[in-house]
Amino acid sequence: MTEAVEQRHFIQQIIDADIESGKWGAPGDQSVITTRFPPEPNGYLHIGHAKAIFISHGMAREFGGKFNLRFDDTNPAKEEVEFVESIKHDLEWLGTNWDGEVCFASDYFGQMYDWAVELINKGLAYVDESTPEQIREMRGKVGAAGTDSPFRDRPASESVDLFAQMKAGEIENGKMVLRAKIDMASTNLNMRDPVMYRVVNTPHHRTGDEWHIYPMYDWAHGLEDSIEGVTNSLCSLEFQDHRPLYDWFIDAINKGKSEDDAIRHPQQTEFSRLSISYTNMSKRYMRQLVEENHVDGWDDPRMITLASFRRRGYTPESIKEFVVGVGVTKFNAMMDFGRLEGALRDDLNKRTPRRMAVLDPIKLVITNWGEHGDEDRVEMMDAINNPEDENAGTREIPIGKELWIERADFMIDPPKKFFRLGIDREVRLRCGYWVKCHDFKEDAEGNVTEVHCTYDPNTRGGNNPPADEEGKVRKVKGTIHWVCASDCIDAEIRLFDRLYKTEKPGKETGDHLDDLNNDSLEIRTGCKLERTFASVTPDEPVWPDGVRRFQFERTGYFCVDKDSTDGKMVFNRTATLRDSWAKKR
RNA sequence: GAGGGAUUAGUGUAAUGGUAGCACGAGGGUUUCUGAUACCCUUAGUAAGAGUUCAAAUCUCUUAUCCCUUACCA
Repeated sequence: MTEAVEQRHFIQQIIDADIESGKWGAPGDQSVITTRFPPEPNGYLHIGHAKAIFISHGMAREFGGKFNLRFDDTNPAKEEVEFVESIKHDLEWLGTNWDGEVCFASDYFGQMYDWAVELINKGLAYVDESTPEQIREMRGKVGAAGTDSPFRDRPASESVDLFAQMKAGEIENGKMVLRAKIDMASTNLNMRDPVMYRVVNTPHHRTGDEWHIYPMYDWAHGLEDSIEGVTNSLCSLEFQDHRPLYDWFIDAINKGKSEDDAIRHPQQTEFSRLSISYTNMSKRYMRQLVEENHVDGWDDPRMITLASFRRRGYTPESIKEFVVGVGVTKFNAMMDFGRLEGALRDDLNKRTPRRMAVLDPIKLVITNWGEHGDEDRVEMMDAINNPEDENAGTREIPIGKELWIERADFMIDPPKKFFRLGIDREVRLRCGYWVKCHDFKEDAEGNVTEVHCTYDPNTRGGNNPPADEEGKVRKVKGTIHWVCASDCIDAEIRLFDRLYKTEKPGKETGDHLDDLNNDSLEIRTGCKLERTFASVTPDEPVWPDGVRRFQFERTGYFCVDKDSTDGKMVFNRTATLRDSWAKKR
């Protein structure tokens, strides 16, 4: 018997060691640990971002440290306030609230500028007047060294002057950049005199026209981290080659400074991104889907933005469960989309109230309902709200002579293992009565329109009838759901399938649109719902995010869509139930 | 043709020189007023090769495969 040891992932182990050695403060002090989520406000967050968020947020919370939300708004050409708001909303929805005020890279532009001037004066940076094409040319290629710019060794005073002109808006876009003086022969292309600042004469969504130069990611990011007191700058694997530059810039600022004046040197650590089968995390692809109307906006329930998952009815808890289940590694794993659905079902199964709804209705007529001249009689039945939660209670639902049942629950010529309705077959109406089929009607095309049954009054509530004289109890194999035809509401229900047909969209042809699933959306109208939906009842749980989620018995998990109006309810199918019957066939 | 990473059952992930374990999936079964859920059983793995060692998933070397890098984007 071995005792359970908590397994620590590699980032936790790094932080553990740093705390012990006192890298960031007093040895053993965990509260200094500071992480951040640094999105550029240029689009909507997707589930890949959720992984980065949960990791950084998780580390800060685990150690009792601090978690910052920082907008990396260093490129005014691509950024908008709209995205700032949606990103904040997404983080709140996920339950990963940030500490303190929201941070903006643009708040540090002044400090960064001063440091850049310091670098120039230390001979570590210079203004380059080469054209973008020339700079690209001089950078060289993989396997071949680059060449020095003719401006590389100009006097610092000249660079300082020109840099000031760039800042003042006296220089046109593309005419000059500030570059770090590192090594044009480095095997790491990022180190070949990277651009630190470029001229952008575009108003910024926060600073307006105060600035005409904007810092590049590599220059800005480490400084932002340092200014905020970030200890662990966690990012994805593609930034591994940028780490030497991240470190170089901090070291360059600290060069010649006393220990007291030196700025914090955060530790960048990289982990693998999330990939999920049948999806693509590329922002470019997503943008194309939206702009070319392959989907209905950024929150189309078939997309993988957090907004779309929210609209589809996914819970933040299930997304966290899934993402955390992937683990933190440096291996580029491909997660099965089914696993996300599994996490969702686990969560929803425990928490959703059960309801009955018929998606593809046909009529069931109970022919012996009015035997005593009371055909219009409507009885009220107790229906259990959630078998997984005994505190969820019951609700009353009506039952009468005519009901709606699912078309798929009747077969004219059923196979033996079909546990539903057919001539001479008996099933239980969930929380209703047992009914036995004796006839059916079909239209000119051969579509079944009505199923005729008799009911057994001894099975009220769906319970087993009393034993016969020999002590035998009659049993039924199947239970089907239903809705009372005289007392129900109509609704539109949207069924979603995966957006792409292939596991790796675009892998084969290079164009993800080739792999689009044209049947990913099915809109069902005229669906029949039990009347309890019409208004929010006391036995309906309140979800923190305001979404109304349900399980429709036997058909799946659904939520009320924002397109619902007073007169017409619209539901999204969040996920189906697992269906081993479908699999068998 | 360079540099940086990575590789453990079908998938994901542990084991940090000392018993290869867990979860999901899949297959089978039990229970069941959801063909759901729950429960039980089964399943299968260290990319290949060499070396060091009493002992290697773990250290070394070679090979293979995959990912990232050639923006005045982040």
